[in-house]
Amino acid sequence: MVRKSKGRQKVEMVKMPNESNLQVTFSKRRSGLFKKASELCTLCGAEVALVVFSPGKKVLGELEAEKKRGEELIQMRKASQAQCWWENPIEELSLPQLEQLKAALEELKKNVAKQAEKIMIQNSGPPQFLGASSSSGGGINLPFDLQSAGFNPNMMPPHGYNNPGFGRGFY
Amino acid sequence: MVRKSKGRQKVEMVKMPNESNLQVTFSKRRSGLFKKASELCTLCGAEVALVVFSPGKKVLGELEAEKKRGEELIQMRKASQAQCWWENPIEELSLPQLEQLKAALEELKKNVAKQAEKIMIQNSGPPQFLGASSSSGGGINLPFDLQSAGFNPNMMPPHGYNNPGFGRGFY
DNA sequence: TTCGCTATGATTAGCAA
DNA sequence: ATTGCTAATCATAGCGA
Repeated sequence: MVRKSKGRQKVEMVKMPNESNLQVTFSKRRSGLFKKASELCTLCGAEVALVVFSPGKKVLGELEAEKKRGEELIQMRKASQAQCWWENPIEELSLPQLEQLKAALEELKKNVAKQAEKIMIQNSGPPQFLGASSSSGGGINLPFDLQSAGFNPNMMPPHGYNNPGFGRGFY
Repeated sequence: MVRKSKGRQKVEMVKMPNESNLQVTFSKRRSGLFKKASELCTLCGAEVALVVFSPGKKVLGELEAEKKRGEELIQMRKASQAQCWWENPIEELSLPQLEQLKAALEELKKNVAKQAEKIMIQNSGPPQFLGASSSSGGGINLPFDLQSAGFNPNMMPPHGYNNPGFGRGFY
């Protein structure tokens, strides 16, 4: 009778050189690992969280999505920075940028002057009751301003809080 | 020669009844699990995250802190809710609460009237240039209002983004 | 890729210290 | 709580399909 297999052989604890062997071993050992984790849960009532990512170059869906998202955000940040070039120090602006900025400032000056003129005209007209419309517009949920009525609500500032929530079991 | 041990015996996959056995088994199997996870990393280049919580009633430091924090927040929410009783439906308020609310509303009415009077007095006085102070106060970083100057900055809304960052290795 | 097989290496239950 | 021992069970490398 011919020996079909030499049976399990010892393996050196280094990264496996053979790629296809590595894939098979990964698959088998991963399931073994999850089984062990599950058993630890059941036998001992421990709480275990386990995440395993495939070794291949082809990252898992979720991770890939995360990375993509990260790159998107970097792009967005760059774009928004490019659109806000005028926030940079004056010395770093190019000549066309400086010219554009100068034109914008002149336009702004005109607008400010116009607005001032408008307000002066309003003030010289017949007096109106502005208090009601301007002050009652502040609250949304409350029809009245409790602070000004002597209350001290002392509201809690919003406080971020995340519960990671490791459930019993393994993932 | 006397047998010192019956050797390894099969165990049922249910929670171990004997507490001290359970502790020993937990300790041994946990180290085994970590070893397996480590080996999966080394052999296959996989990325593994592993967290194990002790089964005992005495929770680990971090978890305990989290729970404490959670309870604190609940307390705080309760307290703030108690301080905002006037936000509850009218039918749910007690008599003293209703009386306090009535007094507060009367006080508020007086304040509103006073404020209206004040504004009317201002408007009837000598005209002042209010445009500069009111319109230039809008920006903090920008000394001028680019929107009104014809620019379209199109700023990105702030967008929360968390990178969990699973590192290579096991924990 | 995943499956079953089998011989063998690795893990661990039960004790004792 | 952790360590060492022993014998038995369990996990899996290597192979073939």
